[in-house]
Amino acid sequence: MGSKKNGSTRSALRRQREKELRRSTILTAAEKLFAQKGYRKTRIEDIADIAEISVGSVYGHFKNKEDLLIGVLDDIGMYTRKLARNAFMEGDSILDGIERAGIAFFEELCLPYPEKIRLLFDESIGFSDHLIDARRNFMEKVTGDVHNALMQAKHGAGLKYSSGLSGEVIAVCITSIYAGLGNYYKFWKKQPEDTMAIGAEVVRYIVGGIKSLIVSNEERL
Amino acid sequence: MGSKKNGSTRSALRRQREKELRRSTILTAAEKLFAQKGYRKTRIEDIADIAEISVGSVYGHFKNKEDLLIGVLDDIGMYTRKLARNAFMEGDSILDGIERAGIAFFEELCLPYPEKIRLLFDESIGFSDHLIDARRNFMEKVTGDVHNALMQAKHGAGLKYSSGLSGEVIAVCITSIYAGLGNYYKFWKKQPEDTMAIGAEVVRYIVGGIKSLIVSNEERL
Amino acid sequence: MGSKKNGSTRSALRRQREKELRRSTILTAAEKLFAQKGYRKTRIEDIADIAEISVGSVYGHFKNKEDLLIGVLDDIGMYTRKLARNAFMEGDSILDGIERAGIAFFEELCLPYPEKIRLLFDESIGFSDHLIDARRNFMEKVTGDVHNALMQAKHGAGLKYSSGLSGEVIAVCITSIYAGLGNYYKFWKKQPEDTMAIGAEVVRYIVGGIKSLIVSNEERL
Amino acid sequence: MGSKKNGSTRSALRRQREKELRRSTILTAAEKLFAQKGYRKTRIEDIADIAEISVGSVYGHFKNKEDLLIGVLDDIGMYTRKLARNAFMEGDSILDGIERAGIAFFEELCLPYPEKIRLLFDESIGFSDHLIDARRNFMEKVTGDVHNALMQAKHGAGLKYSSGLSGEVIAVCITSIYAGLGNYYKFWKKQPEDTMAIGAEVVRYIVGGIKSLIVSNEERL
DNA sequence: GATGAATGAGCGTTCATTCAT
DNA sequence: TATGAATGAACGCTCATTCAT
Repeated sequence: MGSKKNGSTRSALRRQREKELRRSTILTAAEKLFAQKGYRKTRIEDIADIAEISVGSVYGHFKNKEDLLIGVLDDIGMYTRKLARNAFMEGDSILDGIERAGIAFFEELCLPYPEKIRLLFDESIGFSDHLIDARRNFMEKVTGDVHNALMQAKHGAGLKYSSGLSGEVIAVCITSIYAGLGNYYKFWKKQPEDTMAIGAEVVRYIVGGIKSLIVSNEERL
Repeated sequence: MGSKKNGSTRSALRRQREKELRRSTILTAAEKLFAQKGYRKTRIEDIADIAEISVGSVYGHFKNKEDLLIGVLDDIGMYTRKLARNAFMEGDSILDGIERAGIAFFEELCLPYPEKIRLLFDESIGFSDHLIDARRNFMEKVTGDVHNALMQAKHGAGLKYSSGLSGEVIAVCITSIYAGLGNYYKFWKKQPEDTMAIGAEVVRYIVGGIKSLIVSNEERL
Repeated sequence: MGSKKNGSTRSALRRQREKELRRSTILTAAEKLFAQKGYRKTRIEDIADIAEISVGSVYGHFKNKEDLLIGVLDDIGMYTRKLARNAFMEGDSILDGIERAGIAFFEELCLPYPEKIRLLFDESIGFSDHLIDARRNFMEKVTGDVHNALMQAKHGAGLKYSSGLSGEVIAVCITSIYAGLGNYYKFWKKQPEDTMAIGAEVVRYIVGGIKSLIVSNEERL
Repeated sequence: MGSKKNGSTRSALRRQREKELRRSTILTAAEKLFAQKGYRKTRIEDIADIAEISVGSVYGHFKNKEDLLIGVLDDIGMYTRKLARNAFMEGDSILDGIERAGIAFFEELCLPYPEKIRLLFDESIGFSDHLIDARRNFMEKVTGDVHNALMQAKHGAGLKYSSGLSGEVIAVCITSIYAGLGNYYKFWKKQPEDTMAIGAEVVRYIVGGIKSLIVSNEERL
């Protein structure tokens, strides 16, 4: 336990921290460019430039370009789920929670960073199994999130799917709608007040769809 | 009206016909490959091979690769709208028509050619204004289709949007859901009976969402 | 058999001829550079420069860099065997023919183009099976050449190997010695008269070795 | 002669020993990989991994990659010469000694470590003067070894070259043949008994060649 | 001296587009 | 108009070497 050992432990920790930081800097740069120009048009050199490191360094942290995309997708997916979960927890009822989650998703992701959403869906076509796995993984987790949200006996209101497939269908519909929103948002170029109204309408649509596929145990949601 | 002129008119017509045929052959080949391997991974040479013409010939019919994609999108869009329109016309009521349109869309496009749908949405990111226009054009027409379907006083049932944005929102939600279905369908790998059940659930979701955004003039849809 | 058909046949022939010519130009450039700088240090761009074509064109004629090396090796191998065969045919006896072949090989290949020899042996290590096959193919043919030369009952002098392996051993020894000569020639930097003397000594060595492994049917070679 | 000085001398010695050991560990790792994958395909990182040190440390012991190759060649050369010398010493006559040396070389080097031989010849093309010097140095020493072996009046049997160049020619032929054997051995894939027979044939070939270039003072070798 | 992350020049290969025939 | 060989810019990835710790 001499100062030497402490020192090396400390420097190892610092190294570790710096490595994590570097990795996250690269991911941020990649996310920005992938969203801006699309995966295929983004060059590793550009990512390195923005991250203010060398091309070789990128490859010290990520196996290859696709690995970078997977990292970006994982990050976005994690952030997205956390956002929705937090909003959901604040709801008074299940459907109120879902509404809040939808609104949060729309206002805190689709509006400020529409491209992030697109990345989760558009850019992962035609790639390796790893990438498909990353995407499937995200979808399964979201499906699980939605399922848990609907099924938990929160505030005494239990729900039931109208069929065994409804959970998946609802999850896919919700994510697809938001993906679509992310895609089209740039075409709308609406005034801010319209944007908010669109968000509200979309959430109503989503909740309306959900209601069609679930039945309340107590006939009251 | 000498034989000469007649002859040249005829041959001009024949040439015209052949040119159209050639163009359509190229488009079919491009559509197949774009759907199969994605736009960026498809090489002009491959398209030429399948169309059984030369690379140079492709450029005789289309300005560049992107122009080919626009042509493909236009074709798919036209086919899609026709499919939905025909199904819709057979419905007894507006919502019944929408349901039929959705089912037709799912069963006649998403199931047999899931990749075509993807093309309409996934592959058009990060391109020129022309391509964005093609896509916007498709979306606007679909929006119009949905609007017309809902608004027409067919069988005496007039509907009203709950807001001025509902038409667009509904159109975006529907197309997005089907795009999402196209994307994820391959991950499901379900049994055929499940597939059909999924289609039915999705349509219920869609119709449920629509109901949330419209009000009947006569309180009966 | 109109002029048109003749024309297209002719132009097809010309195209064919030009293509062959182009291929051979590329091979010549590649051979020069591979010999000069070694396979790995030679860049496709340099080959294209010397051949006065574009980089892409190289890939129109050869699948990849290794394919180019295989082509070069095949050419050199073919030339080498022809050279030795012709010299051998002029000999009065088998061993005289072998001596002539050795001298021709040394004077017409090792001296003017020592690097060509090296290419056959040195640069093919650590590559794909295709390349190894090309090399094995060359060795087997040379083994066959030597075998045929020794075994043919030319001028009534039949020979017999002292063992079933002698044919291969002799072929490997001869090719190895010449490969070694090619390798070391640049270190010698001898006067021309020495060079010739070295060639003669080497041939004596080779023939002496062969004599040790064969027995004459008539005790006279 | 205080304990301090002794101590520092001892520790200096220990450090010296450790340094040599480290250097030799690196060389062993490099030799293994160079032989296995070829010089150019071997990465410094791989060598460091096998030697269980860091990349930077390799550069503490060797100026650069080529310097490593030179070190490896020197080691192999030294080992090879020692091997041949020891075997030669056990012979009853000069040519018997040469035969023994050849057999030892074949059985103790070519068979167990064919790649080492290749390194001496194949991988040193297209490099700096230092490398060429290392190789020339090896060749000159082997030439000297052969010369000494043939010329020494061992057991009363003096020999004479048939020309002033014979010594070099013989040395080059012998080393070339063994280099060739190393190269081709993997293509033969013979049974062990064939392998031994090949070794014996090759030695006969070598000795036969030598006999052609030397004359006995007493007409008896 | 030892470490190992960072560097960046370098290269093989692809493919949309052009153009001589 | 059709052809298909030629073009060359573009980019992903490697790895010998350096250097701050």
